[in-house]
Amino acid sequence: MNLMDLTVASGEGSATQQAYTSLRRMIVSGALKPGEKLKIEALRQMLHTGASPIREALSLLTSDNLVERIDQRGFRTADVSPENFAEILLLRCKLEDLALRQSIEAATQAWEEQVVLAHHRMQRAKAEKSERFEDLHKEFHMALLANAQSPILLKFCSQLYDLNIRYRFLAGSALEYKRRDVTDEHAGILSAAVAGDADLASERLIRHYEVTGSFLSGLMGDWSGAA
Amino acid sequence: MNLMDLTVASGEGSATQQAYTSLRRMIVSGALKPGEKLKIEALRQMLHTGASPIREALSLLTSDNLVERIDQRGFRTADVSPENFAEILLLRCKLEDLALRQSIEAATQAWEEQVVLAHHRMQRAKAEKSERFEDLHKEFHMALLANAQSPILLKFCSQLYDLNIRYRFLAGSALEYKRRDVTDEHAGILSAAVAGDADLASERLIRHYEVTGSFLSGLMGDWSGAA
DNA sequence: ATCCTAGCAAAAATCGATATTATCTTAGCA
DNA sequence: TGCTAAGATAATATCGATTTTTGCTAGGAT
Repeated sequence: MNLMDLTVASGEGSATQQAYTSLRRMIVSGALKPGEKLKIEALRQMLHTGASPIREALSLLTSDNLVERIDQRGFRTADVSPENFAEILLLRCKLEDLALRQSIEAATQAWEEQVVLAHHRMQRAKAEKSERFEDLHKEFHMALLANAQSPILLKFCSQLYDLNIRYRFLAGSALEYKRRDVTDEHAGILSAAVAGDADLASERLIRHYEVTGSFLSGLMGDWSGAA
Repeated sequence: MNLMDLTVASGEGSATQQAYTSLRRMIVSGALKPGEKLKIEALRQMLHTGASPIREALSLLTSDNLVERIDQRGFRTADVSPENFAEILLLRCKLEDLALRQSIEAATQAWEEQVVLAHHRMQRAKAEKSERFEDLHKEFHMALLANAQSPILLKFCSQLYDLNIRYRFLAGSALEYKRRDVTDEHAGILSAAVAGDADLASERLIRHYEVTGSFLSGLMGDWSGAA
């Protein structure tokens, strides 16, 4: 994934929306490094747009905890730290546990089908390029929670997912090979969820996160690039 | 609390910051009704500032779930509904339970003192005007959680607190008398927290929310003004 | 009568320029 | 040599005007 790809917006939506999407991608993927100062003028030229859309997009990203805003002193990307990573991991476990249980509790046939579909799409895309797979991977995980009837909770989970995946990117793509391992884990979560076994599904989901988390922690080792 | 008070900013900080604070107050307090369209021009004149600060403040408020942004179609205040209220209540119980336990787990003398102090200030302000008390009430509740070593979780709780208090305002100030009742509940939570009894503190906190919640639900009755 | 569409008015979004604020540099001084 | 203050520089924040986009309305065709 090179930087040019990131700056090219999908071509639809307002300038603000495009800037938002591009900047988000750049931050999550690590193209913009943690703690990096985000100068309006530089971004303006990079994304070929005016200052207003940039500024507004950055304001929106603040809500996602991906950008920090210091009044009168501009914007910078969110910092990373072992503590922050641990916090995200813990919160994901707690919040997704809750969301998944509610989702399963309210299970419907339509929801089950959505989950199965999302899983299938993700599986099929394993061979495709990373970016595409990552999107579908998120969709699968969110599909599991989608039935929780709790928009705010879902928003929190979505945010935490993105914060977490940012660490994945920062740790480098050394985790490519990991995919084979998680295939089974995903399948296990799916089957337990569809079977309506909330305890089992949640247990597998949490273990999935914990294993991936400690794997990542190990990868990041000395936190050389971080704050 | 009249509308003029709300439009007068504290005089410090950037125009964006002032607009943010003012608009936030207006939305939480109900001066701007749920689902109301937020026209830039109107707000610009009301707050005596330019369009850019307004626009940016609204973008910031989007992150707090107090404002909804529809691309190319402007902003509107977040809608309210019984479902939304129930969701907020449930999430508060779950997230604050987690935060409170972590906070107590990591208890220090400094934290205990902060909590006691916050409680005292809130108590002393019972006679003062509503706005002041509300601020201190929030500070007390946040002080309980402040030691959780989890900034993101605290941010979530803070957001949920504001979303909840908005319903309090919308339900009308008919709940003034209620304060006397909650005094005991607050004291109970405080003592359990300071004593380091996480189970008891959490139980009391959750009950506090549930009781207040069902009380509010009753008050709102037919949801006449809502969506 | 209903559906479609062109034109108009209102609002949002964006731009370019200016004012404001922070940051960096350097000269003066103890 | 180290420190303070003034000036220069760079970046942010804000404004006012312009460009798009939307939502509404009236007129015409089916």
